[in-house]
Amino acid sequence: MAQKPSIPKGTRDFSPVEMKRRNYIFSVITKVFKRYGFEQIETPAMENLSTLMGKYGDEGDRLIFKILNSGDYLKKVNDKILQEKNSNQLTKYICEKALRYDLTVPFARYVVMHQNDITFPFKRFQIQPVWRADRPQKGRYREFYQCDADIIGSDSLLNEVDLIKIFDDVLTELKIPDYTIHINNRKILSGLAEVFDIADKIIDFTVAVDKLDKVGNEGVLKELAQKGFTEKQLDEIASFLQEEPGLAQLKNRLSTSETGLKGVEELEEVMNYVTQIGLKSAKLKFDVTLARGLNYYTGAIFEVKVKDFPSICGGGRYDDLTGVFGVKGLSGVGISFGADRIYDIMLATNAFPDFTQDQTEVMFVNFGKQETAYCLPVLFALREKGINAELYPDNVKMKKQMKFANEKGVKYVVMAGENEMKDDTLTVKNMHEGSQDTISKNEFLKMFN
RNA sequence: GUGGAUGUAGCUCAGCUGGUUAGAGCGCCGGAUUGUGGUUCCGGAGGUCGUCGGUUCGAGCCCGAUCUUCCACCCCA
Repeated sequence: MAQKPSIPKGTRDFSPVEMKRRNYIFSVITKVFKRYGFEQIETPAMENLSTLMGKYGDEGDRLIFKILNSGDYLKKVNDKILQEKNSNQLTKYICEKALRYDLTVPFARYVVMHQNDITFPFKRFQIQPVWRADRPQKGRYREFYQCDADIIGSDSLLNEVDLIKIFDDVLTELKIPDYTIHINNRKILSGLAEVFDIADKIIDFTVAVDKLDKVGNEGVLKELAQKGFTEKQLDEIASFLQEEPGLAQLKNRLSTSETGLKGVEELEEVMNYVTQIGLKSAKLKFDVTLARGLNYYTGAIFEVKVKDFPSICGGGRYDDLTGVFGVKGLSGVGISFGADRIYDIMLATNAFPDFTQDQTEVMFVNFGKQETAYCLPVLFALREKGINAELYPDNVKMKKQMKFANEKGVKYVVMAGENEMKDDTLTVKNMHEGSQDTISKNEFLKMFN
């Protein structure tokens, strides 16, 4: 019984045109990463579930794709747990592996496992798919590629500067229109939490503030009120939101917080460097409301936004990512490009170049055995010259062969039948112009010097 | 995970208050043109109406479940 095939929700096939465009994005990113001294690694699609759990918050845990154990996976589970039908409890017993959720945590695991082979500071890049059991929407997939660059084992703020310049270089070359790099520092947010006396509720605070541009001041205050913030705290936060503080005002407000001032100082240093170097097309904007969900960030945080699209890049500094795996005191900072969302923007704005050079440039029409023997040396001579060329594999109607060439975007169609063989020539048709000429094999080959 | 919309030919969509054989444009295939594509003309194929079940004399249309895609929330690249 034939069944209609399908693919899982939120996943996609990539056809030849799409692959050309995707590879173009990857190649630009790869080139720039290398230019800044990053080296590539890959890690397995699956990690031990225990490596991933608890690193992304409760919400993140829910979105991890778990892999069912092979074999009789229920055998080892004790009856009591089975009876309870508690899925969260049960997964521990029936899933020991999971698909990677991002590239940063696997990288931390990699660093710990290979610490003796790595010379620090270690700059690695990684371009691989990640999987999230999210509900798909436009620009939101369950399988998508991240392109990460991280520096681990260096506190220097010069790394932040490099990463900002990488955003600028890549997104300029990809012709992403009108994007802004938002930058903040987690220490500033911690400082504010100290000043507002809400240090224990910093996550609630940052999550709410992050939505400011979406829900406005009232929305943020409403959410905070629901989370149990006191009147006094709400009043202070309200007055803070009113003034849309720049760095100078922030310094005042944070004067009692050592951490907060450190954050401002770091941010100023990074921004001063960037101003000195200059940016090609990026706009760099300090944004106190930028929080980002991932709770392991401790210093700078970045996010690249394009109007009317979901964010295309993210990143930040984490002081102790490897700590949970037993290696303390390694600070890292990294960024991530969301290739699929970049793709969507480039498609919507016609930013892709032509990929005609990837196409077959010359196609030989197949007229039969003898004619094939006559054409083959020329075909392979072309390939030796690096020209993409092919011979139509079957001796079918010319119309069909021409149509094939036309649809594939072939530039030259070569015809060699009885007459050409007799005169030792080739008839070459330029498909773009519709013109054709009969010339010698040598003359033809010279066209490609 | 919560709430809402959606699904008819390969694609974009028509399809009356439920009533014979479900339509169009584009695409595809064939012919006009057995050595010439893209234009033109003529002809043709292609549909379990997402899937399963229910109501009805009768369901593409009504009801339920399920899946897909999309939107909002959550979260994020």
